[in-house]
Amino acid sequence: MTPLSPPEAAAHRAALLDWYSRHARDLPWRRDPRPWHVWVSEIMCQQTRVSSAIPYFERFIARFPTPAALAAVDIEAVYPYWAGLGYYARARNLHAAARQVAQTHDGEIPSDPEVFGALKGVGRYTRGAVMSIAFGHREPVVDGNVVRVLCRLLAVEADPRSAPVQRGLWASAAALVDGERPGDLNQAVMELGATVCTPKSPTCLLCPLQGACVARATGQPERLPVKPARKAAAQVALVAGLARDDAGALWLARNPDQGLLGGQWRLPGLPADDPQALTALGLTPTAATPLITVHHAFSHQRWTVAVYPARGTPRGGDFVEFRAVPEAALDGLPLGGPALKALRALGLKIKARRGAGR
DNA sequence: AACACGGGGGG
DNA sequence: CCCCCAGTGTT
Repeated sequence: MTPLSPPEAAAHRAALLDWYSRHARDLPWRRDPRPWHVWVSEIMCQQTRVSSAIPYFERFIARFPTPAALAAVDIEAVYPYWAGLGYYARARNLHAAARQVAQTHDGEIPSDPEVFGALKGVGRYTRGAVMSIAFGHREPVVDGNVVRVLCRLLAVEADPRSAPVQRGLWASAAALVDGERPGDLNQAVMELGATVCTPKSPTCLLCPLQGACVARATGQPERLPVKPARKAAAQVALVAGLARDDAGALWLARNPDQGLLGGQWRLPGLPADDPQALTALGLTPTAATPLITVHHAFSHQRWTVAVYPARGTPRGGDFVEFRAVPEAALDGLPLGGPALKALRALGLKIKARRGAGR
């Protein structure tokens, strides 16, 4: 693709900044855009709608107001503030990065793009976002919104994931941001993609770039960007045991940090069709039919979990810890989606996604 | 280049 | 039910 030329970019920049100054949303991290706030917001917003991230951001910043505050705690203390947001590696990487900042940068978030970009969990997008928004550097960003806006503006018919289109998109974003108010410019393009140049029904009449947009001229802007076919999610059947200790507390298991639902708690279980498979975890099912069966869809797997009543003390499997948890203490625990769904369906009262110990 | 990695909101 | 979201790290 042919990237935006500097003169084109300058004209678009002016229109975008004017539009943004009138239509920017009031978001919590914009009220006090110190680097830590911007950084946390960018991590939370990865593959996550802004509206979903907002309550998590508020709780997280209240508990961890600085990188040092985050660096000072164990990762287990961080999970409750991330439980329900998904992509838990983000929390682990942010925690690790906060420790890098605390130890090797004296608690100061690096303002050098090269240095900041080397931190855990900081990729090309996050580097550009934090450097431009928090420090005013002319660093580009390309996220899903920018891809959509630029592919329509420039009528890009090729797969946006392909290397040549990626190069063109980043070059165009770099041309756009190479001027005044780089942070506002980057946010303007993203904001436009999120609120006007939307995937299904863009409201082109409200768009500051409508006169220049090639896809709009064709009459079918929603046709772009082209989306590659998606692979079907794998079906996975699991059995899980609902077992209690002598005091009536519920046995839970904690996932290893790596992998799906890393660090999160769940009912002890494993992939299987037969409840007898639970004996591998030290549990004996006490009924032939499940108490309940829950369905849970991830982007790449579809789980069907049959929950059986069981006795015994769980051990082994792929878990890093087992704990008998009184029902009243379930609120404070980072529970994975399937476990939360199952326990609620069984009548246990567990508060909505937390902010534990606030 | 392809895949793993969550969960929810909206068509 | 499917799509998509202020992406990154691994293979």
